Amino acid sequence: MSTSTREKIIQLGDDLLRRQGFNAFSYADISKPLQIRNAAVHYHFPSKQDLAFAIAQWHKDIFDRFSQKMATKEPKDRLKTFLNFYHSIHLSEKVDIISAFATDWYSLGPNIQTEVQEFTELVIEWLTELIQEGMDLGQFRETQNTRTTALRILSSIFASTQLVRITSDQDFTLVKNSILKELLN
Amino acid sequence: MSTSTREKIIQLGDDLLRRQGFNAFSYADISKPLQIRNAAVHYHFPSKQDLAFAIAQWHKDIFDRFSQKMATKEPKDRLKTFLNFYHSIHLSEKVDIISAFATDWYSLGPNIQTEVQEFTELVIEWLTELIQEGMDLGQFRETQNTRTTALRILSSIFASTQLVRITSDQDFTLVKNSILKELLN
DNA sequence: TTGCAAACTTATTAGTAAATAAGTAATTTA
DNA sequence: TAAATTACTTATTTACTAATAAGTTTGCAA
Repeated sequence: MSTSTREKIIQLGDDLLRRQGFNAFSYADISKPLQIRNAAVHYHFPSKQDLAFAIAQWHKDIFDRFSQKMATKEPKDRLKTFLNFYHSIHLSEKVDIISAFATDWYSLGPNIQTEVQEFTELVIEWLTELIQEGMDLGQFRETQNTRTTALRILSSIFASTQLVRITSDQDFTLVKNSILKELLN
Repeated sequence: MSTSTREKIIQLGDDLLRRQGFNAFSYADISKPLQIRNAAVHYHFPSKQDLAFAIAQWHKDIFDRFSQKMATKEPKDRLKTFLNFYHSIHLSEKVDIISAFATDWYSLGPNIQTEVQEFTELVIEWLTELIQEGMDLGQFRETQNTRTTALRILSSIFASTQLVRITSDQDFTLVKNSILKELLN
């Protein structure tokens, strides 16, 4: 299965968005590595906003597939997979997609903002349910508000992918282990 | 005491950096509101990197004064003031300065990166000491690793200032209260 | 009062940005 | 096999970017 040009543009765009930020990359940064002309990128995504929208949708799709694949696993393992996923992100000098969009929030059109909001709520709800399930099964320590717990886990790993740029990888590991330790019985 | 043009540029630059990101604002965005010419900004800060460096230094100074003023207060109150400070940030649609710099990390020259690293370490150490002191005084619950606790608090509020752009102000309040509740005896 | 430095302005440049129009080749469809 | 659609290319435009050179005003110091 060969990857289409459209798909390649989305993947490279996502990479640049999360490594440098929405306003820090140009169409040339996409066309050059793919060895196509600038206008070819515009053919697939007339405006940069269109590209951003496609990237947001792409992540929604990926997360859908991820959560379906994880559905059968037990909460503890689901959480570990989730945390490891974010650990791998920052090793490639990127931040997570939600932080990336949040950063450039006021550069984004309303349709993209809505898409990102829906995606974010999806992730928060997924985490909230995961925590509730883990508590019901006695795998996780009881917490008052599961959404708050979910938010704090999300916040921690999101910020960590950014903070390790400044401090060190070791700090990310500290945080990750602390989340697990605090939650697990 | 009237504010100098140099100071005004730094303050407006800081505002733009944290609201839109380093690559999303231009010298025109600074010169226009201040009703000066573009070149006047270049007079004070020849390059955009010079401006970013000045903003980093400015925050270091502010934090120095903040921590000196807080030195006499007890840990619990110091923490509350700290959290409220960050709560006020996101109400003005900005993110904290460390997250802002982290986002545009690869657009920054090495001298700025060093400055930001020093500033970040300063804040982490300040928080770590605060937690240790609070534990010693019996005001805070005992935790294994004070640096980890500091990192998690920092991560939570940093990410929250970004996340609330996407979700809601209510989510920030949830996180803030959760931090206090978790730590306080 | 003269001179000189600080704090600007006007004017310009070289480079890059997103975006679009018009043309072309290859593939698909009717 | 003719026509239309897809996936591009070349060429160009408009607008903005950071940055600099050269000139001007203003206030202070010798």
